[in-house]
Amino acid sequence: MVVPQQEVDRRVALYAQALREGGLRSTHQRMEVAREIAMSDTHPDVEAIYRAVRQRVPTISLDTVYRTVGTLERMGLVERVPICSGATRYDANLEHHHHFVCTGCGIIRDLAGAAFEELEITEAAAGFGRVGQITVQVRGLCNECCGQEQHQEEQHREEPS
Amino acid sequence: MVVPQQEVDRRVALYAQALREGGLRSTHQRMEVAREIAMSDTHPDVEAIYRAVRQRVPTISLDTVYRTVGTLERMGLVERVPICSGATRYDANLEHHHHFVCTGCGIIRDLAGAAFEELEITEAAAGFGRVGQITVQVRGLCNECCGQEQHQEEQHREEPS
DNA sequence: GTTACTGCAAACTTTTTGCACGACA
DNA sequence: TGTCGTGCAAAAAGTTTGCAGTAAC
Repeated sequence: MVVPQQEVDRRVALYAQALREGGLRSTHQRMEVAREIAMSDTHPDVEAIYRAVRQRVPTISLDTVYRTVGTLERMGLVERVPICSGATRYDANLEHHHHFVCTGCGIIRDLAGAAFEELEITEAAAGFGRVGQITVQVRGLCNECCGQEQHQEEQHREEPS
Repeated sequence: MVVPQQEVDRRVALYAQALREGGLRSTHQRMEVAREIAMSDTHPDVEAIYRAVRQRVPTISLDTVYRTVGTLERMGLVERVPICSGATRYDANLEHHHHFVCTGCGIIRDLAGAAFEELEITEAAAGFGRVGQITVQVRGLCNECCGQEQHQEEQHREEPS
């Protein structure tokens, strides 16, 4: 939740405009779901968006959230995060960037990505087809999980099995 | 299915050995599932593995395939492919490599990946935690889908709506 | 006033789990 | 022969869809 308020407002205004231009209605529910994704930098899944939005719109249903993220995705206003499995997670950051994925807790952080062109890879890919976007996924253990791991090791030394 | 027979045999032998060393039994079903993943370079999902193995072991059940790929994954013998959504897909190629993902048909091809070190990204990631593997995902339209797109455009010119 | 959108419920897909029988070591 | 693995079935998790009432334009 550290996306600057100004950026959140900019994104929400963009969503409203895009919906209007697409001949769709900018309903209360749609705008709250859109705002929730725009506010978050933790790449929430549909369930997390649902829980958060329900604080403000208690009557919203899970399928409306599904339909709304589907609509936003189809309009190119949010993107899916390419991860291994589990629930689909969404990203409102449309600037070209990369991801740090924690293999422990699954948290995904954005890596502000400069344009990336590893020629060797791009050339190899060109053999398979027309190259679009190139994203880098860095897998590793986040600082929190590293801390927990050390903690457990210390406990292990104190009471060995 | 263009993995060289020699490489397939090497992988299957490795799986059998790893199972034995892990105190697990190398059953008929497990070996056939393992062989199927080893043979394929199209990153099959569980359903595809099931269909293929059933040709040879008609009595195998889908949940055995799930359990087997789970076992192989836990032992580090196969890996999940990091994609956006849909069914989980598996990869027997443990060499460090990258992926070309077609946004049209979803086919995933391996990019024989030289060691990749984009310092800028690695440094940014180091702030989030301990960096493990770095993979690049190239999204684009594969040659087949490019061809179909052109074909459709030509038809459009012939009979415009 | 239309028409699209929402909420409910039910279906569908993918994956996991409990249990009894069968097969591996 | 003992124990692990398999097949069956049912359940769980994630997602989609049909329908009738509701709200946006």
